[in-house]
Amino acid sequence: MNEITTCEVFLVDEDKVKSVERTLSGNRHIFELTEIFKLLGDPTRLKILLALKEEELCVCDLAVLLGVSRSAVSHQLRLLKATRLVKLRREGKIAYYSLDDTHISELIEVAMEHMEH
Amino acid sequence: MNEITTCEVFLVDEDKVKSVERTLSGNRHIFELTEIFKLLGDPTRLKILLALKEEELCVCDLAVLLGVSRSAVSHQLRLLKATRLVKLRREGKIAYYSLDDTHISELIEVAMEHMEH
DNA sequence: TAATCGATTGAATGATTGCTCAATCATTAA
DNA sequence: TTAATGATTGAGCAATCATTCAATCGATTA
Repeated sequence: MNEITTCEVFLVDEDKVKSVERTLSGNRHIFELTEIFKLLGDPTRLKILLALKEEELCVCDLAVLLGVSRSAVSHQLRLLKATRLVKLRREGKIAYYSLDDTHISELIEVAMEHMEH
Repeated sequence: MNEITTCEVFLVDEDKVKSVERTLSGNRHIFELTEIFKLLGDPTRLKILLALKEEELCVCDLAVLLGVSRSAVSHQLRLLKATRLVKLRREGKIAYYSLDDTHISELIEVAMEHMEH
């Protein structure tokens, strides 16, 4: 009998754990949720999203705005595009990015409101 | 004249950038926001929070529930406690954890709702 | 007091990540 | 066609991170 079994048998409130277990296993979106939160959990990416929430902007605009290289911006935009958080409109040499997901915009707003309390 | 200056002078829509710049600089909570999102962006931590949203649980319960070691759970709880997302109630040898922030609970729910659409 | 047990902690480790640099692509202009 | 320019890409690097392992703490119990 190892430690975990001991703990499980004698200390866990089995009903509580079973109940929570059902809730967790019934939630198939946990991994996708963490992926979204992970994307929002980096200052560069969050600023990009906040900026695009205001205006459609090109890579160069964003780089100037955030004070990072265009390469860095491009790398992050690639991630955001892969998860359909931003979309791209090409006009000649210039790539204009904008938000492609109103949910994200709302999510950030909810988080910001809560932050200010 | 380097690349960035060139780009700034000839290609940026200066009004748009100035406007967005004001919005970004007016937002003092960006860093705190990313810290919160970063915490939610890990499966172990998100599952801990989802579980504690249902029930008050001890470290051992959580470890069994998530299938990770108690040490790993304890390390993550430490982070969540440091940012006041969870709180701790001691009863003898056992440490019972619960949510200490209703905002987080709401934030996760909003994110989950959006996820399902 | 000594042993037990849940929890915590610090060091070490392997994995991930965000950025830089250089090369390249794609489009426009000379 | 060549040069210039905005954007993209891949390799490499330093920093961060999540976990494991072992040692320890604190409270209960024998």
